[in-house]
Amino acid sequence: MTTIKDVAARAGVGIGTVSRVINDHPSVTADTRARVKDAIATLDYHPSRVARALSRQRSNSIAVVVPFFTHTSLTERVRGILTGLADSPFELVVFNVDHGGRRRERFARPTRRDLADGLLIVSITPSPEESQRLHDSRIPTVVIDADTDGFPSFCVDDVTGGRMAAEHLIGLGHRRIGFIGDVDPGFGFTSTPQRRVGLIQALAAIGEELHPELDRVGPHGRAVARELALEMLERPDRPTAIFAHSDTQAIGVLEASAQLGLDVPGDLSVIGFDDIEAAELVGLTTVRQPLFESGRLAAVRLLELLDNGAPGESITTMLPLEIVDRRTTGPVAGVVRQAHPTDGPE
Amino acid sequence: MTTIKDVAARAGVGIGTVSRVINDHPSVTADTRARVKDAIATLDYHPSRVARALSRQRSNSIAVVVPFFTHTSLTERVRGILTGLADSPFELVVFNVDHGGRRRERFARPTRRDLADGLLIVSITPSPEESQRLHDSRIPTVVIDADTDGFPSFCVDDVTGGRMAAEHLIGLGHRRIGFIGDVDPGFGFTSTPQRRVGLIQALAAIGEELHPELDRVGPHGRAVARELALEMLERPDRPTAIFAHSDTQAIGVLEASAQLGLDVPGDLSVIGFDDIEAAELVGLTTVRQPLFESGRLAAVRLLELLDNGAPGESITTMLPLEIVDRRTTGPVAGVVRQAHPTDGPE
DNA sequence: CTGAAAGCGCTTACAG
DNA sequence: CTGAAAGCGCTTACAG
Repeated sequence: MTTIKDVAARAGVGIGTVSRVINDHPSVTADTRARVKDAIATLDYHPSRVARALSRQRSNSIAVVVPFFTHTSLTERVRGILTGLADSPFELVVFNVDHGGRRRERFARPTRRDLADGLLIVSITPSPEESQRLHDSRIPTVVIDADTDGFPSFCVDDVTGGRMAAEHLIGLGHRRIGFIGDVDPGFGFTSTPQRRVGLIQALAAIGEELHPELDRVGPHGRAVARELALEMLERPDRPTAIFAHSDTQAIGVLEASAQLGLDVPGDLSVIGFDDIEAAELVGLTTVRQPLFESGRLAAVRLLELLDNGAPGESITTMLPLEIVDRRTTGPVAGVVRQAHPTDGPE
Repeated sequence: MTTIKDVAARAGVGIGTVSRVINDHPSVTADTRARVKDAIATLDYHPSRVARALSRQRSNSIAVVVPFFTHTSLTERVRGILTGLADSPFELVVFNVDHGGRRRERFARPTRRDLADGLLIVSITPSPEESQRLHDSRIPTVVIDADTDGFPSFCVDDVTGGRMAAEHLIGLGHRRIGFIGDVDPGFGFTSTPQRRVGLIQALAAIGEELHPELDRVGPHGRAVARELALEMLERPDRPTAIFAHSDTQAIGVLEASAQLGLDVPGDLSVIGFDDIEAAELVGLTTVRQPLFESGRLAAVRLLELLDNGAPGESITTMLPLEIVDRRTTGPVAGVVRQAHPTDGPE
């Protein structure tokens, strides 16, 4: 392992000088600089990152805290983060928090200033104590997809998203709409309740409501969603449309429909959320949110904070939502689609 | 930032003693140990990882080098890695190598002993020089999904995989089989050529061959595969079956068929490779390889190497391949499926 | 059992 | 411009 000493010896200078040329410090003669660079090249020297980190009190790495296993959509966000960091000198270390039970130590490790210079938190809402700890640590932090006071964040308005999905369905004449959501595994996920609120608002606007028997939640996943949908669709008074909390769950609903011999969108309309790749593959109508962009923007923002050394204003950036109308939603059976959906019936 | 000094002062001991209780060194009185632990608790002290790393010459982190953007399947592998590392003290830092052009510096950074104690290389075949450099660095390394002499690795036999796909098709009576593969973006991917060899072997066994006009490659991705398939399927002498190098590409083929109004599997059989989640969603027949397991096993193996301090025997572990027979393959048109496919025709 | 000291490999005032 | 030295926060022989 060649160190700065070896280089200094070979170039016939002090280690301070070597350090200066490594760090492009201006006050070095062109001549000595050349000699040192030569030594570096022939010895194939690379400075130790940890020694540098200890000395500078900065590690040049940023940590991402992510419940990596829960949703496919998280991967897209991480991809975005990696892209945002691509041209920076920062490494990305990933802290996988795979279940709510690890709560206690969740922010203990990455919060250490020396492990990471900055923190990216994905989809997890810190508890008040955790939030306090994060603030106390003074480590620049950016939050993605979670509602957290006190940190810059990149989110989506889930209430609006829920309303958009509902209005799309209502515009097609649907009145009896089912909802299939997530159960929070302990991360403080808030999207399910919020999207439900949006749905209820939209329903209320036309004098309808979300019937309890059509409002079901379960652990996130395709299989569970399928079971939930099966129960809902086997009822004599089954819904004419289902809004699923995620594309993954919507696909479970599609499977349930197929199993029951229901035609989509003839007998049942289905709308999801996210627009993951699979949504396009199966032609799923969905509410698109910028997954990749959320990661990229957050990374870029964090880089700025790290640059200024600023604590980061607590600004929540709302990312745009968009209906992607594909093949799983259509007019309710027996109803002619309104020319102007907003006119509403009666 | 509270350091070991603060703790020592508060407990009224030397920093050496604090270090000993942190590291569970036996030679500390129960009494002093208690005092120190107390101080640690009240000060909420956490040792600096970088100081420890510098002192111990070990960082407790492992690096994964991965072309993160190319294939969906990579994500599954990273998930497996994270799982394999879950109960270890190691952090995972990801080195994203998104294009072949970054070749030069690809292994320069992670190869630094001080940045990572061990290395996981996913799907990239190092050049001879890179391989040499890796060896010289003496950093324990495990390779996933790449053919690299000199390192333990977890792979799949792509020739066999190609043959399995082909034999599945041949068993259904197909003779005129097309192939759609990847073009290596500079990472040294070898799976396309190898799977093609398997296909050719199986074809040869029945006196057939892979016709050049049915042998197409392009950059990995659904859209490209669709174009390639379109050209192939618009020929008057179109194939009755297509073997795609990956599920993603197979799905592109499916799209091309739909576009042309071809019934699958009535007019065309399609088989993919990998068994990513989307494969199940669209009912794609495919050759399944253990993506998640490859990552998990490699991580566990690396942990063992790190434990022994051993350089790691250069053993290649071949993971099992399996045909997952779903809905996109069927008997060739006009041919009755054989009761015993292996009997073969004539 | 425990403290003082050296050392890990850098960076950065401080002199000169 | 450049060298010697202190310091970053730990670990670990070495004495005692």
